[in-house]
Amino acid sequence: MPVISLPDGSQRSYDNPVTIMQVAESIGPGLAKATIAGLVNGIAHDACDLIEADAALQIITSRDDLGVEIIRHSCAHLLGHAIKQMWPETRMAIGPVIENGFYYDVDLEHTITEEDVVALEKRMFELAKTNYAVIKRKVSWEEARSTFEGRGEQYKMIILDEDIAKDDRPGLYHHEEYIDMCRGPHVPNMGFCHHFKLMRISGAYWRGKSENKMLQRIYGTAWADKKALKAHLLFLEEAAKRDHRKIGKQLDLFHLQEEAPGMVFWHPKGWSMYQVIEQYMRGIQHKHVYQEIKTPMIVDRSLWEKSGHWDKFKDDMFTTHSEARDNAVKPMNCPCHVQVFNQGLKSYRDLPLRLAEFGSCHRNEASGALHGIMRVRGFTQDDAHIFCTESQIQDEVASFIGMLDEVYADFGFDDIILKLSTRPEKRVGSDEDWDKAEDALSAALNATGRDWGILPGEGAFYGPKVEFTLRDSLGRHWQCGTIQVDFSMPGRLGAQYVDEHGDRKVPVMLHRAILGSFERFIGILIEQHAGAMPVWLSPSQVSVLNITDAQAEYCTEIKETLENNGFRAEVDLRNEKIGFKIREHTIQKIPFLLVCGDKEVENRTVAVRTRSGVDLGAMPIADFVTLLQTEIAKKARLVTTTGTEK
RNA sequence: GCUCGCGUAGCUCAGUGGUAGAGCACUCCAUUGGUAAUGGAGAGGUCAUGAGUUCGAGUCUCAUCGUGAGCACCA
Repeated sequence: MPVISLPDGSQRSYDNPVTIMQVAESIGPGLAKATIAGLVNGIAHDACDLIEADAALQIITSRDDLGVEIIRHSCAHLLGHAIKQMWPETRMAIGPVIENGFYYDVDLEHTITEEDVVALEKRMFELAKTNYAVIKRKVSWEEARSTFEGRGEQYKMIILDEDIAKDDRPGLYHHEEYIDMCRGPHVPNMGFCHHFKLMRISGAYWRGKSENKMLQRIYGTAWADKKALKAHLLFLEEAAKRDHRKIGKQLDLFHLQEEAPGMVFWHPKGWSMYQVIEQYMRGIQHKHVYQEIKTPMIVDRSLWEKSGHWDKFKDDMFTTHSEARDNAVKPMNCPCHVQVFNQGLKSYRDLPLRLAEFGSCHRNEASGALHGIMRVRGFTQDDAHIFCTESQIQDEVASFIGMLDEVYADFGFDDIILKLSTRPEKRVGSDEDWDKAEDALSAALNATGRDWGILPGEGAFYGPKVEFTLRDSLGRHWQCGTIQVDFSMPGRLGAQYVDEHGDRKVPVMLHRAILGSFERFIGILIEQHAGAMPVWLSPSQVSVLNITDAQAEYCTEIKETLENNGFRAEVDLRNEKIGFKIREHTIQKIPFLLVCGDKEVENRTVAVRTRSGVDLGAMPIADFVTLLQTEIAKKARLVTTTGTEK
């Protein structure tokens, strides 16, 4: 006699055990039709599952996130159903749900082509259109094993052997003649799986291990309805339009070429942005009492052996040989910074000592890892190391977080995710040290008053760390900032200070970066703003355009006035129609266009147009200078002061 | 590094084994036009590189390099 409590607080009692679907039917036919699954006492179950005792039940429909997730999971099965019809010899590996969709890894001799994907998708639609019922059967481990053995599904057999207990009762989902094994839940029928699209094919290692066989992975996206699917595809188009590689070319910011894979050739406009950012960071660091240094790019191998990097990363380092020396091009700055610290005897009074460097590093990244200017072999970090005592860690971390918030806000990012990575299994340092460091980091995080998460065991071998991930205007995540406690390297490289009792102590070192690498951060900024950089970063801030030759001199004078006021200005005196020039400069995302015709010359004004097409009218040049100063002063902060940006 | 795809003019891209194409950009000529494209002409190519198949290769095969998606990696 189960009594079922529903989320609205009502209760229903039944004479016999009931399925979730039967409860839904007893509430109403509309709900029954929409029912995908149910949460019974908070645990996800198939709609066909029986409820035998009193329970709290929440019916899951496609309006719930869980409902959409189930739809995606069932779409993976649908893909399995279709692929086995087209290539019966396919051996199915795993088909999980991922963000916005699903994939299935399959082992198939035939290489799946793009045409095959089209055909596969078509077959999936045909199968889904029949709205066939998905039948779930709980079976013994042995029955599941023999079912898949009979079907030659060797990967399912491995999963059973290695991951599933012999006394478990795996769920077999029958999609007509196709059978898949899954924890579930799944949709009751294929009527829910009509809004999907196969996205791409790629390779993926079995079990994610590069020593294993590479399988073929088919990715798909799936949604509750047509509208949501369409919206997602539109989002992907938007993201593609913002691709920093495309915009970098269109706006003439940088290029890469075959002779230097993974190394950026910065063009004047891109380098202008880079320099604005570097100078800005220099100012911020100065304000927060960092001292800037510069250390060698090529350093004898012995230093990397001492620091421990040679052992672990020698294959990923660029090396050079000269006379009797084996050198490595530095892949990071910390060992060099310790060398600077080691010059001269340090006192506890010198701590905390903050050494910053715009450190040019090179790493021989795997060729397949390179990606535009986001993942490169030659890059520059906004790197710094703080030498301090254990008791100073918390304050240093707290003040670093403050500095980082300031920087991110200036770049227009105010949605930051904080995560603490704690001790991994393989680590150096005593448990006591780790306790202290993790406590200091979490205390500093708590002091922010913000939410933060924990990544257990994700810390570096030398210490715990906090990672800062920002969310961009499309909701994408980018991990940029980090602060890491290091118990290991100062000792390895002989860093010492004299404490208040005259004893020699090894300082703690904090590695930290805010932007990460300039290259990647600029890539993120380009995508964040779709190339329309905030005025303070824009390579060219103003273009002055004449209408006819008669205003050429006046335009040049305006341009010079702007440059004398410290702005980046261009003048376009070409013999072209004004509409044409406006089009070109707008496409180049110049924030402000100043149009000067006879009227403006006569009145000593400029007619101001923004790149978003807003006409601000004619104004004296002094007024425009003030307007520009205001825009630049606010940087990219999300406050509207003048209302001149969209 | 691995799997699959791609590489043609400065850019974006057509090109079915038989003479290398378009639009934009560039150069020149005309045009001096008031808020997203004035008209005309011209120039521009070792079809990524190397080997092979073929009477003949941008096109087919193989290798190399680069690149794209993903996997693995990311101090």
